[in-house]
Parts: sequence; C-alpha cells; structure tokens
Amino acid sequence: MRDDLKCMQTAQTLLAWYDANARVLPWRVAPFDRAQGRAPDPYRVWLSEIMLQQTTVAAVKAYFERFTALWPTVQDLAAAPDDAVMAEWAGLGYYARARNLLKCARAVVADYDGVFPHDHATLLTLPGIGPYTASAVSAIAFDAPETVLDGNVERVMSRLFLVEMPLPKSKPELMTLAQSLTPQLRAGDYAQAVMDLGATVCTPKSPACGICPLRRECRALAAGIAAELPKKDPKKPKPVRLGHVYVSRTIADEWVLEKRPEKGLLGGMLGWPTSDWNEAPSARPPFTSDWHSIGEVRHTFTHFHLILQVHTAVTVAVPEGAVLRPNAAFRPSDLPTLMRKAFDLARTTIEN
DNA sequence: AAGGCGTGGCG
DNA sequence: TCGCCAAGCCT
Repeated sequence: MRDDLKCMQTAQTLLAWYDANARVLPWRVAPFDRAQGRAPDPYRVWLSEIMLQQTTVAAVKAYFERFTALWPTVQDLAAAPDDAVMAEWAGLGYYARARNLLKCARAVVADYDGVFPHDHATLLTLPGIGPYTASAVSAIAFDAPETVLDGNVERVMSRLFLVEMPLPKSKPELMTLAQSLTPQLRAGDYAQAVMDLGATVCTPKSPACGICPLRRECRALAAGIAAELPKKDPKKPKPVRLGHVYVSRTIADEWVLEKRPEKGLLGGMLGWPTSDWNEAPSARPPFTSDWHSIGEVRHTFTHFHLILQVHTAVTVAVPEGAVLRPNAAFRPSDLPTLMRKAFDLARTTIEN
C-alpha cells in the first residue's frame, strides 16, 4: 500500500486537474463557486445521481432540465401524480428508478421535513439509494469524506494500481484503494474529479493517457496495459424473444393503451397490448378487431433481444382495463422506447 | 448472490 | 451489424 503522503499528493493532483477542467453541468456547482461558499442543492444532486445510474451525461441533461423545470423542489416532486412522473421519465430506461424516485421524494418530505439526510447510513435507507448514490449525495451535496465507487472509479483504480483481478471480484480491493485516496477536505469536488477523469480521459477504450494528470503514477500505463484494464468476467449471450404488439385507435379517435404492471419489465409504464414474449408467443390478439400485420420492430433489453410483429386496427371493441388516450392528448414521448418504436411504425399506416 | 432491469452511442 | 458500455439498485 502506498503511504499517506503519496495518496494525498495524488488526490491534490486530481483536484488541481478538476479545478482547470471541470465540465459545466446543470446540477454541478463549479469548483470556483464552491470555494466561494456556494453549496449545491441536495435535491438537484440527488435527482441527477438517480438519473445518472447506468446512464450517460448526454442522455440525462434534457431529462434533468425538464424535471427541475416541472418540479423545482423535492416538495413539488413529492406532490406530483405518479403518471406524470412516469411519463416524463419515459425513454430514459430502468423505470424502477422513477418509481423509487417518487417513493424517495415522498419519504424525504414525510419523514425528514423535506430536508435530505446528510449521512451515508440514513441515505442508504431511502428507496433507490444504494452504496454509490449514498456516497455521492453525501460527498457532493454535503462534502462528507465518503468514497464513491462507480464504473469510472473502478476503471481509474484498476489502472492506477494495476489491479489485474477481474470485476466484480475485485470490487472490495478497488474500494479500499479508492478510500486510500479520498481526501478529508473537498470530498465533493474530489468525487466528481475522479468520475470526470474516468468519463473523459481514463475511458474504457483508447484512454487518453498522454494528457492524464496521473500519467506519471499510473502503474498500468507503465506496464503498457492501461487499455486492457479492468478485466471483466465474460458475459452471457442474449437470447432472442418473439412477440406481437397491437397498436389500435377507436372510431372515436382514441389510442388503445394499457398501464403495465408495477413490477417487471417497463413496470408502471404506458404501452400497447402485447402477447407474451418467448420462442413461440401466442398469436391470439388481446381483443377482436380487423387486425393487419404491418411489419416488425426490434429492440434490445439488458438481457435479451426482442422482435415484435406489429399489428394495427381501427377498432369498435375496447378491452377491459384499457387506457383510452384521445389523439389530441396523446404524446408518443410518454411511452418507453420499445412502445414508441411500435407507434412510429404503426402511425404511418393507421393515419391513412 | 446472481440475475432482472433500458437505452443510445460508439468502434 | 453487433457487442460493449454508461455517475447501480433491488431481490
């Protein structure tokens, strides 16, 4: 293990790099402004961290702006209707995050008087907040000396310390190494500095080692294998599932949708009726109409590929439990991407 | 504790 | 075209 002085110097090198290179982000208080005493809004820090789970900065920006425009405070969000929040989250993916987002906002208002807890242990008890997010909120919003360990930090530590054990087995060691670098002061800036470095310099493929502030101390670079780390366990192949999706409009110009069950894939989201999805799906439509098959949509989820045959109809019958959305009030952007793909294919046919 | 859970960009 | 990957959490 490296000595404390060397760790402190590494942290200071990263902070100096961050002072000069911090990206401007809607939820971020720039290091200069932080130094002037301007504190980040914990609500915005928390919201951004939930959105950023397994999601790129580029994808999050527009969603963050919309959410904070619609719901500027945690009280506003807690008071929002479930369906409105799910509709705004549509397209961002991992919809359990949106369900937990609301639960968490309501818990903060009901149990903590609308004030986010500062400490890691209490944050961990809130819905949707795990070890990473608890550390991130605690450090970034409150400057607590907590260590964040996300995909970026795992990669930076693997390379800096030449950790050749594959993920996820190496996580405990990576956490120990990351903790050894975490400074007592400016922990929030430091957390963002390591993650920014991983996102912009110490990238998964072809890292920009030539401009890296840690190039002189990086053991993987010295060994010439920075791009090979971190090693990872092999991934399982994704099976292909088949199914049918039914996009229809009533003779009164209402789209025939359904609200999906709260748990499971696309849980709690609006969607078109579908068959089951597997090797040999049922071809029986959800209700009787003059269905026309118009093509297929392909979509890849985390653990399988999906091919759905798209059927359309203008219908008189309406199934039990349907959500009827008048055409004038229908926003395709309220749908998860799979369902929007089916609509995009169907609309050209059904609107003529 | 290993698998479920979205989506878009990139090489 | 296709696999990889992104500021993970929950069960």
